[in-house]
Amino acid sequence: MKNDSAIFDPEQQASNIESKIVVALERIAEAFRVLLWEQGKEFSLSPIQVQALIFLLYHSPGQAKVSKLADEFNMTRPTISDMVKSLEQKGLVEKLAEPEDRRSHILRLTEKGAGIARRASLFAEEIRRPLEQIAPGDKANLLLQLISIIRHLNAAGVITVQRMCFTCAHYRPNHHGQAHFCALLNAGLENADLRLDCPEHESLA
Amino acid sequence: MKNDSAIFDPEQQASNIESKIVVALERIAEAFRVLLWEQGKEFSLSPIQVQALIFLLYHSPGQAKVSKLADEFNMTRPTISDMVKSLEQKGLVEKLAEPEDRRSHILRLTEKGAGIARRASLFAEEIRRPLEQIAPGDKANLLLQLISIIRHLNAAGVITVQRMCFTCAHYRPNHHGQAHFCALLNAGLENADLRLDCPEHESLA
DNA sequence: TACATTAGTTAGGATTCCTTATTATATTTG
DNA sequence: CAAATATAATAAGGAATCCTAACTAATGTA
Repeated sequence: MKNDSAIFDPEQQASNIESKIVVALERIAEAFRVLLWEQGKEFSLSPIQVQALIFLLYHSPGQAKVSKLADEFNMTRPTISDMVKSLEQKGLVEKLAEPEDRRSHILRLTEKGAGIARRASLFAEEIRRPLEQIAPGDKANLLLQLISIIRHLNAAGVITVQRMCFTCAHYRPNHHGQAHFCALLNAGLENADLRLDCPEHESLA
Repeated sequence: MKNDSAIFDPEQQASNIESKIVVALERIAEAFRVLLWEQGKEFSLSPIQVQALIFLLYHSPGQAKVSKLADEFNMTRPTISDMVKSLEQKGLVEKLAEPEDRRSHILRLTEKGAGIARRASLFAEEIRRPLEQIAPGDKANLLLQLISIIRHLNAAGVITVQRMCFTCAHYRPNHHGQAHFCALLNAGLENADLRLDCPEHESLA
C-alpha cells in the first residue's frame, strides 16, 4: 500500500511534480529563514525583529500596532509585545499615544530604526534578482500560481494574509467581464495586478 | 531619489512584479513556519525536530549524521547535537555506531519516531493540494523557475542544497543536444525531471 | 611522530515564543 | 445608564532555539 502523501520521499519526488514543487518552496522558505537570521546578526536583532522593522517601514500607523503585527506574523500578542519592548529599549521604535483607543499605541520607527529597516530590507534582493531573468509572461504565471497557493492557505486558516485582493471588500470576481475587478479603482485586474499587500485593503465583514 | 530595492514597499509592489513575487514567496515561507509549528505542537516537538524526523525518514544512513543535518538546515553542529539529544531522550531516534569513523554516529528513527515522522510529513499536503489545479505545463514552468531561484541562492552561498542536479558530478549541461543531461541515468532531463533531492547525488570536487 | 583537520559534545547565554493571568479601556446589552 | 462582555496590551514564568567558544576524541597528512 503506497502512501501518496510522502511529499519528501525522493522516490515520490522523482515521479511527482507536485512533490518537487513543495520541496522547492521548502528550500526557498529555508532561504528566507537564513537571510533573516543573517540580517539579524548584522544589526544585533532577531529575525522577527528585523521583519517587524521592515513591516513598520512600509505600513501606515493604523497597521503599526501590537495586535496587527501579531496577526501579520501569526504569533501571539505577548510574543510581539516582548519584541516591541526590546526594540524600544534599543531605541529603534517608539510608542505614541493612540487617541482613538487608549488601550493601544501606535508604533513608530525612530530615525535609527528606519535606517536599519531600509538596509535590512535589502536581503530580499537576493531572492528578487534571479526573477529578472524570467520571461514576463512566465513571471505573471508564477505570481498567479503563488497567489493561488496563498489563497488556499488563507482559506484553510494556515496563515492570515491581511491585505490581499481576495479578502477585500472592494474585490469582485467575474464582474464587467473581468475575472478580477476592483471596485475602488473601478477597473479590472490582470493576474499580475493582483495584490497581496494593498494599502487600500478593506476587510470583508 | 527613488530606492528601487524597496521590495516590501506596497507602492513598488503595485508596479513591480518581481517585488510581488518576493512578497508571495515570503508569505509561503511564513506558511511553512506556521505549519511546522503546528505539527510540533501536536507531537510536543519543536519545528526543527519535526523537520529532522522527516529528513531521517526519507534519507539513507549515510545522510543520517549530525553534520549532515547541520548542513541541510543551515544550522551549527551544536544546535543539531542538542536537538538530537532531545529526540533521543524522547525515544524517537537512536544512535548507532558508525564503523567507518568512530567519532561519528548513524542516527536511526525508532518505530515511534518513524510513525511520528510519517504523520508529521503530511503537513506538506496543505501546500501540495492547491498545486493539483495548475495546468501541467504551468506546473513544469513553476518548478523550473523555483529551481532557478534556488540555484541562484545556492551559488550565492545563502543556502546549501545538498542533492540537486546542478551540484552533482553526474550532471552535464548542453550534452547530446539536451539542455540537461544525467550521466548516471545516461539520459536527458526535461525541466520537470530536474531533482533537488536525488538519492544518487555525488558532490562535485 | 607531530600537526592539522574533522565529528561531535559541553557549557553558558541571549532570545524566541508559548500559556496563563492581570490591568485598563471599549463595547454591548438588559 | 450600569453591568457584563470583549479587546489591547503587558507581566510572569518556563521550555526550547540557536548561537559562540572551548573541549575531547578520532582521523588524515607531512
